Amino acid sequence: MFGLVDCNNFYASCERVFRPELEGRPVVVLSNNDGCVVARSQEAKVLGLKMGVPYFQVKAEFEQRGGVACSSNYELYGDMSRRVMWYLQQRAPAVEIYSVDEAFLDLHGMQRHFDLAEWAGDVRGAVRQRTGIPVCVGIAPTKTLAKVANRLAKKDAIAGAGSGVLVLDDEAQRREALARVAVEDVWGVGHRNAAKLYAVGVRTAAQLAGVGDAWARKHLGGVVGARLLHELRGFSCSGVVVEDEVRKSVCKSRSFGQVLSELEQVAGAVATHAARAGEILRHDGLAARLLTVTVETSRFANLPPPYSHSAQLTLPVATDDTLTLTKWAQRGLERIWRPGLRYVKAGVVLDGLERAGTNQQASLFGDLGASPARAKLMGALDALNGRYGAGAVKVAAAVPAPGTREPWAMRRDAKSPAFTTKWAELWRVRC
DNA sequence: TCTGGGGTCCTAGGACCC
DNA sequence: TCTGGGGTCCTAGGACCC
Repeated sequence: MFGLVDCNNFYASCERVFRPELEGRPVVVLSNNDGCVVARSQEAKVLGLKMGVPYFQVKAEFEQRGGVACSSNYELYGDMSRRVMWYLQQRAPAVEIYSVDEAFLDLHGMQRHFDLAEWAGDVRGAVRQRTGIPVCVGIAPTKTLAKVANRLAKKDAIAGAGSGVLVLDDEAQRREALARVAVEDVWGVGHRNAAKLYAVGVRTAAQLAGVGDAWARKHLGGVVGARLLHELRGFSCSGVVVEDEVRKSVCKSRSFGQVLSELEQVAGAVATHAARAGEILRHDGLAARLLTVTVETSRFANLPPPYSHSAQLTLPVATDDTLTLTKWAQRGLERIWRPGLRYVKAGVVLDGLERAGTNQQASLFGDLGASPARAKLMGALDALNGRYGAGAVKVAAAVPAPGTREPWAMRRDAKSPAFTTKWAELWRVRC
């Protein structure tokens, strides 16, 4: 059996742990630039706020009704997530940390020794007590069904009908559960495939489980669709993946705080991303062989039509050197740059990762940044930025014109303190 | 005026190689 | 007259996840 533990309204719950005055009030957490609503407390959901809605569209009414908006504070959420995951690892034989607020548990064989519902209820209570974060637990014979069980456990708990735990361990329960879930809410069915399914009359997870394999292969993404159907029928196609430290790519991208049209300004953002991505490579002991630069104009403007392009470059030698990465990133940017457009976002993706220092052939084309001196320079760069704060030392391309603020910097007007990770921002308790 | 960010996996055509 | 097949790499993009 597989368990899925999912934190309720995770970001909003994290804010509440350290700001108890938010208890009982509608709370939302906003994406970068205070753009969209990305998390909602139950009270905010009741008010009708939708996930992903641009905040400016709902701000006035929400605040008038007593709502509180928080800018996202990923440092806090990351630390709270580690606490929850650490505890789960103490309780289950194997844990796959699937996302910041979700984990799959490998529970194979445990039903011989425990009543799984009782065990899960105990874990749920302990997570709440130790971290302040409420969770729900779904348990079933496949990961996809565990997601279904979790969704229903949450739904029932909100309706005041369940314990926040649901175990699906026989055929009748499986059928009943699938009939209660809309097809677009199944893990692996996005809005594209949901539309296709509705067009042929498939509206529930139960109906989806009955679709023919050939049809699924043809219309639901080949093997991906076939696996999805198997899992819904109770045949597991994927296990719990514990060691997931081999990352396959690094992606750094951000919307700008304002529209940018000058090449040097966008180049500054790209250089910043390349540098940050390089830091992550060095931290993980990796080097990248492929570098992709992306730029976008607004998807929401009709005229001119949205422009979104990427350029992928194959580097002559895998590298983790910020100066080299920055140089190639600028080259990529020049390839996709169209003058006169209003850009809102840029990013850098590094792929083709390998362990740094392995397989690094000498190049015929001179300096490629792989010298010991450069490695030492990068070490000094990381040490300075670690000690004096991110961005204390930068490549020149990432430095804005004298006397100006970074034109690409984002807005974050309502961020809570880093309660658990910065001495200066610790929670204060008055005695 | 103001619409997120970081990932994974898969597909498919063309170039190129033997 | 008859003109292959298998493989990798590159590039771009689609779909999905939280």
